[in-house]
Amino acid sequence: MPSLRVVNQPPQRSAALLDHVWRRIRLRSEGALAPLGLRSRHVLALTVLRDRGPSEQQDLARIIEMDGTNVVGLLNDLEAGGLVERRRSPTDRRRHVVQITRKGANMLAKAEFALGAVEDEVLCALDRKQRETLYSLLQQATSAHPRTATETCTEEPSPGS
Amino acid sequence: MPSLRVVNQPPQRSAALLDHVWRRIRLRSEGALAPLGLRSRHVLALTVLRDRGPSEQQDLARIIEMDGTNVVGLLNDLEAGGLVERRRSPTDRRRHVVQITRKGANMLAKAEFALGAVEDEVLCALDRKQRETLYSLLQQATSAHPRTATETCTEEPSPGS
DNA sequence: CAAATGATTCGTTCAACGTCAACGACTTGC
DNA sequence: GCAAGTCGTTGACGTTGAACGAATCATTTG
Repeated sequence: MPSLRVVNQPPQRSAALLDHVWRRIRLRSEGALAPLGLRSRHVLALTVLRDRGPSEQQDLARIIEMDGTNVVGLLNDLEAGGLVERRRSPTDRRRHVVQITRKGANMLAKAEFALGAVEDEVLCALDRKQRETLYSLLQQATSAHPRTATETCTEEPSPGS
Repeated sequence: MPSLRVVNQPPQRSAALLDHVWRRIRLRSEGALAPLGLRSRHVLALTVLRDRGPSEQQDLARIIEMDGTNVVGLLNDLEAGGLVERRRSPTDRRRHVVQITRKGANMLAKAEFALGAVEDEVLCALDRKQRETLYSLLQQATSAHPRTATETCTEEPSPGS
């Protein structure tokens, strides 16, 4: 029963390891980002806005899975610094379309540079190629956002063929 | 100058993506672990104790980079549930050696099983092989712990030879 | 014996986050 | 055009996690 040979490996999950790495990064990144006047969630929001392009505010809230009211404050911070722009949607003037500004993109680049030292410290056991692999895996995982908040992932990740 | 050809890619860092994935996992994992009476940090501690074997309490605190006083409460929870054992170190009776119990290992397995559904939801864009790659990368990153809290990583990740 | 160390407990402080309630701007359905 | 619903915004409130300091006890070390 417990031995399905090769197929059945111990179900070790990445969640705990991810939590572990995240803790180590977070402790350091707060300090690294402080000189820029940013927090981790600011960088997260800027990253999403850079990678996805202009997004409606509630889409952004759904993607980063943050409460709408908190997104307001988050965007207030970013907009006060001129890092993002809020415009009204042309199709529905109730909505806001959020867009990263050139200044925001520059700031994000600075933040990523600052985070480089953090990653060098935390991910020191990984060589350059492994870090690129990690980045692309995370990129792929985060880029597949459910269209609705409750939608389960129906895409078959190509194991069939 | 700004173009070093192939070598110089935009310095996109994994930190923000890691933050992103972590948020999505955390929101769901708390709910998934609640029936077991566990929190994320409990699973983290159990994972470290399983992978490293019996560890001194301050080593554990250093590894998960958590304040010593908070580790006390964390271990109190785990010990109250019979998931870990605190014994006095034979060489220095001030120290505690923490060890995961059989019950703790079983509980950790249950927790990992419960987290499987969470990962299926969050990491749905990754196929099985990619998830294994992610796991091994995180494993490798977290297994290389600095011996002291301030020690920088001096190991060359095998690019040299 | 005196000093230092590890674990523990307690209390304080702070940031992040969720929730609820209310409001103005706007859209939609009737 | 009016009523109802939606989106963004603001504010207040409570919860949680976690860092920090101080005090205590047991133990080791000088």
